[in-house]
Amino acid sequence: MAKHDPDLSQLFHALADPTRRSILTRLAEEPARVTDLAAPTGLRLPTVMRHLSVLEEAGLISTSKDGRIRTCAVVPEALDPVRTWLDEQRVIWEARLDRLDAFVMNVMKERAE
Amino acid sequence: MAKHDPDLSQLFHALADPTRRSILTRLAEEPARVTDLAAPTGLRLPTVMRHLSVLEEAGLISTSKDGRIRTCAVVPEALDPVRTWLDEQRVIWEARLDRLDAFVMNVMKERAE
DNA sequence: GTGATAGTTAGCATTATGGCTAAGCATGAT
DNA sequence: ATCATGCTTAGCCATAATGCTAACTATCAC
Repeated sequence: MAKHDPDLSQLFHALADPTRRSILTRLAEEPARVTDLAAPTGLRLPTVMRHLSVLEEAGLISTSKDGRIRTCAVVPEALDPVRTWLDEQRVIWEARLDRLDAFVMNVMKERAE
Repeated sequence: MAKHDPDLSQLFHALADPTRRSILTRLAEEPARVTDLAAPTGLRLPTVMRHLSVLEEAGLISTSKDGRIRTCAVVPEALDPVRTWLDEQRVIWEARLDRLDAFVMNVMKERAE
């Protein structure tokens, strides 16, 4: 009931931080270097590095180093498990709504009798 | 780029815990009492209570007390901001893909000349 | 009223998170 | 060779998160 989607926890956790979400949004526009990502956050480099590694470990971004410059880019399909989970939730919920509907209809029918 | 959606952080954080997700999934089937929610988790009541208040503060569930029994139920529209954020990300990403596409097409056209 | 049941509150221990500084290590430019 | 740049590592601090136990309150059933 918990163990079989460890990455979902990791994903949600990575997304739970506004700084990380803003980095993601920025990277969705175009790949960027670590320093450029750090600038708008007002945070120090090591702090941003940590955010980046959280994002990378969650699979949300990929990075590569060329010379002394590390370039980061989003991994768009990384959000798929999140979407899938949300959709599953919706399906279950709607099934429940349907049952509720049926229940209400039943009650109304009984009342009418 | 961070302050104006505090609930998004709260939502993602609430969803980042497997126990809380399993509670949500269970509640999506049908409303339940605190004790019934606690049972399958193997956790103590106070611990589960804390998870429930995290979920409630994030707006993901609502609870009400009747006599000594507290009943919890999901709030389905609570996930909407999450969906919206995901969709926005996808839009930005796709715009970027389109630009990349245009770029590639351009290069190919130039080569052909 | 006694006792079981359902939840709540208080407080504690452990670990994780998010920020920092200081110092280190490559690489690129001169 | 020297220096600036860009990233990295190590280590510290404060706070928040997750679990627990123990004790307490409020209801319901007899």
